[in-house]
Amino acid sequence: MNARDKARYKLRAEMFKALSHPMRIFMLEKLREKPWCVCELAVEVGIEKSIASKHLSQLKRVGLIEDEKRGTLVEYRLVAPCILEMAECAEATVLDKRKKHVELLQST
Amino acid sequence: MNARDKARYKLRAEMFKALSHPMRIFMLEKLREKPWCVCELAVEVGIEKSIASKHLSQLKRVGLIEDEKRGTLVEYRLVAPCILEMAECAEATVLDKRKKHVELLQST
DNA sequence: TGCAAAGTTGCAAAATAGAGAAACAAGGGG
DNA sequence: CCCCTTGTTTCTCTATTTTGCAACTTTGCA
Repeated sequence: MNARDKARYKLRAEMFKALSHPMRIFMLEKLREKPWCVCELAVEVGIEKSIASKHLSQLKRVGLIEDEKRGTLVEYRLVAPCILEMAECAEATVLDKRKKHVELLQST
Repeated sequence: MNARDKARYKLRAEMFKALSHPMRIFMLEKLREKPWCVCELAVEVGIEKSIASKHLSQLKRVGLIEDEKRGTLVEYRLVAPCILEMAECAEATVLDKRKKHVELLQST
């Protein structure tokens, strides 16, 4: 594995790590509807605003969302909706595989 | 957020968590070429076979790969190549966004 | 039966991530 | 200028993850 590949795998891993928390998935789903400010989003998902801010900063760090200041509030919006389609696709794949696995077990 | 959505977000998060390590991404890339046994794959990626085994079990747990015993060795193979295509797509999207961001910064 | 190879599992240590509370920074309106 | 609202950051504690090593299991073969 050369340095270039190493960097690529690390980048992908970091992106997936940003996606590896239920709350962050939920927040991305909300951001799919419309841009939200931290405060409203925190209430919507039912957590402290400081925690919401931290989750959002992780998503922003890997480039999945962007922010824009509007006076005292910060509006976050989804950059790549395809990421969530990807999530659905992956979920479907895994669920389908699990289903087949169960069927296989039942048929024997 | 109802219980059903909660479970769905958790499932997706677990899948992404399985993808959130550079070594596991690398192993999936290798498995894209052909099925590998633990021993060979460990040598290929340059880690202890016990560690390779643990990484592989994480990928298997979420259904991304499958294993089959062949005598004393265990052959792992990729179940969902679309996951990796997905990873490339996502990477491209994020990189593209970052590139635009850089261009934007440079133009101002 | 004994041994070697291939994998898995258990354990302890180190590293990392997450939550909660409080402090801190930046605007906007009185 | 003062204060309130909005967000971010820091600190501490806890939980999870990763690693390296050793022990253990299973299988194939002499």
